[in-house]
Amino acid sequence: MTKKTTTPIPCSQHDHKKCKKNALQRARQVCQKNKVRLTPIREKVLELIWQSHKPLGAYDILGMLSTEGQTAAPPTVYRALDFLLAQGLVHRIASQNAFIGCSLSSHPHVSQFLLCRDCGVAIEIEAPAITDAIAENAHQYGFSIDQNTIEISGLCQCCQQ
Amino acid sequence: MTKKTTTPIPCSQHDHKKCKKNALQRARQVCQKNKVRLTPIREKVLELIWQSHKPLGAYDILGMLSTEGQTAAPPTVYRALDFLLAQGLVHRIASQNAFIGCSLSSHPHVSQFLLCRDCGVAIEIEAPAITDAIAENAHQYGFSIDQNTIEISGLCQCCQQ
DNA sequence: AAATTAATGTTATAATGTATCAAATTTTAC
DNA sequence: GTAAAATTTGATACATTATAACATTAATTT
Repeated sequence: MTKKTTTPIPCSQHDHKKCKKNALQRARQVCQKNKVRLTPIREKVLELIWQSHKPLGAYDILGMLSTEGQTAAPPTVYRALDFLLAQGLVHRIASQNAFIGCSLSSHPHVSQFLLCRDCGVAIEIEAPAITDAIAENAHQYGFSIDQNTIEISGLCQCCQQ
Repeated sequence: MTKKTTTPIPCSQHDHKKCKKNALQRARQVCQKNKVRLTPIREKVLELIWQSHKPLGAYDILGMLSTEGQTAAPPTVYRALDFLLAQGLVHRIASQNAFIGCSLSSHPHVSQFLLCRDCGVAIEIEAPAITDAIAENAHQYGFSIDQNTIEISGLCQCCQQ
């Protein structure tokens, strides 16, 4: 297997302003298509999540919301997150109790995460080989899959040097 | 791919008394080999975890410890869990904030979990096809793996009927 | 415009996990 | 065999993550 980079790795240089803008743009489209409302709070939470490619805790988001003049309580953030999760616009990183913006445009999808322990970046990938191997093994056990939590922790390419 | 059962599925009938006994036996061997102490508290926590194949929360364990006459505080349980995790005798199920006894004898190993949303059972599997697919994809991104969190939620065979 | 539904505000609390320091126990070294 | 060192446990307090419940406001429907 030759080494190749199929998507830009977020810890390397990339135009994050554009990256974020695209994400918000897509969010509007998805919500329009799904006939749900991307309210100011929801959009703001999504924007905060997209400030980086590092998963954010709910209370990190809460803190950012509060320092911006407004006052917010936990349910405000969790409700916005629940909405964004339901629309597939963010994902939960169970191993970190944190949330990350979805960087894949295909909806819905089954994805996996590479989590760098050094820089904290989460790289979302969609690897059919992984999905297929899981489906096949589940089938061997007669297990029917609802949802996958695939979180791979280690060191990203940038942080190995 | 033909359907086969490579290990007994814990939600089906199996001799759990023996299952548990074996686990505790192995734990003693592992600790002896690793030159660490399986103290009464640690063994008791492991035994409680092995009361079933359903992941237990730390506070579930704490409750069970306390009702048995003794009085215990959270650190007691978390310390025992940390120890058992370090020895590879239990695993953490991140998507449930819970802990399950390790049912594989090969140490150390990379395993995956099938989690039934109905009966709650966790089936630990060791699927090279999954591990390999993950390793290969990680390599494509120049990512070096420390640890995997592979949790597959759905319905086990028994609960589909 | 009134009624209905959806979204947000607010307070309180539940659930999960850790820091810290003291006491007891076990192991090591002499 | 005993003192010193290291490990384990006890105990209190607190930090972090998440939800329940109900009131209020805003948006949508009729």
